Amino acid sequence: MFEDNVDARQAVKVYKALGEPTRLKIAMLLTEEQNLCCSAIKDKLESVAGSTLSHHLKLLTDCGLLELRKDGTYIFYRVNREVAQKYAPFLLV
Amino acid sequence: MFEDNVDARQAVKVYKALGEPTRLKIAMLLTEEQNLCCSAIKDKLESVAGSTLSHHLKLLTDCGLLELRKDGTYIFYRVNREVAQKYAPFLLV
DNA sequence: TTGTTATTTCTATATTTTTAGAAATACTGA
DNA sequence: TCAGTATTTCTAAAAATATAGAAATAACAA
Repeated sequence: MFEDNVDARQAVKVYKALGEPTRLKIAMLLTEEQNLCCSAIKDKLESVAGSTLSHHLKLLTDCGLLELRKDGTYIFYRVNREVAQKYAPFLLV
Repeated sequence: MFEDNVDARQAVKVYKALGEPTRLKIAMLLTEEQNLCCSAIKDKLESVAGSTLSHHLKLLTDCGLLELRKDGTYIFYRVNREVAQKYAPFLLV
């Protein structure tokens, strides 16, 4: 389905990523405060294993909603506002 | 999570509903052409059992994205544009 | 009433997703 | 080099979701 519709394919991925409470929470945290690293995000969540968080961040990044910047040992994540604006501007309110 | 945030709870439901290709397709079909009944939607999809379609329509309705109007044996579905506008205006483009 | 169409509910199975422990990788500083 | 922190990958188990057949419900028309 959507073989010819790049936007729809991305929409499915973005919505699948956001349709899970922990990931929506992560996206909302990063909308409030750009450039948090994994461990900072982990501290802001109730309780989640590092490996689980890593998995969530991967899904959010793979769909284009998050971008990352590596700085030494740290990886800072931020919301791609263009993607958020296009598919889920709810995040930006 | 989101105990105190009604919007975020609805957002998870809406995005979970839209994060599946058949359901996104249904939402897009209904944005193009309001007031299709189950069987009309079924005809427009590649191949899906009636019971499966019914399940998808229930999820889309339960999150508030679709509304229905019964007319005799038929049930007509349409997109709630306010909800779409709030969470997934991508649909309305 | 009977037959037909539209849709849902029940039930079970297959598939996907979530989760986290353990091990691996990567960077930094001593 | 070694120790410590940050993050990912591997693996497996638990939980959730998608799917459809069969039976049930509902409305209508003959």
